[in-house]
Amino acid sequence: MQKLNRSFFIRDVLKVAPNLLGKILVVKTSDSVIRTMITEVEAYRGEEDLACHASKGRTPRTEIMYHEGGVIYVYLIYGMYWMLNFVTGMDQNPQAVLIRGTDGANGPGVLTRKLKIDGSFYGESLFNSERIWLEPETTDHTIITRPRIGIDYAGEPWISKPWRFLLS
DNA sequence: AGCAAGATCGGT
DNA sequence: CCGATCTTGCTG
Repeated sequence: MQKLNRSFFIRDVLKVAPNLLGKILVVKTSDSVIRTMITEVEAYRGEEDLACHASKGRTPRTEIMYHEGGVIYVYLIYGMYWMLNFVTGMDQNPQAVLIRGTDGANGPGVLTRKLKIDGSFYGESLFNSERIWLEPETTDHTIITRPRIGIDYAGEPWISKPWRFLLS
């Protein structure tokens, strides 16, 4: 099966995020290969988006978001959950898609635990990696949008943007 | 150097 | 609703 390539990721995050729904996420661990379908994502778009970590500018943590699309941004939240993000868009244009749900794993912290995703994936390429990549979907589906979760601190208008995408 | 908050989750 | 658990970025 072919992997999604560079051109898929260098588009604007609001294009990439919904297009990720239905795609197959493949993760190889030392003793298994897990294949799961992406069912829910959220878009974080640029320094102006106050819900986006890049709204604080370049920091050691957000540095990877300024990279061209196609690399992984992971970070630890509440001291125990790894959040998996795919960087999108052009170089120096910080954007990322948070993977919130996959087939059989609801919640961003739940799915990373199941897929054994941790800090070692920070900066890894999605189209040039031996242990994690994406494959095209095989079925049609319908997409619905909702506001993003857990970003009350961002205030309006960001809190109301319908930038969470999920399969209906 | 110290501190408050956090793109969460599971149990009560 | 509440605690777990620790990194991060900001303040001083």
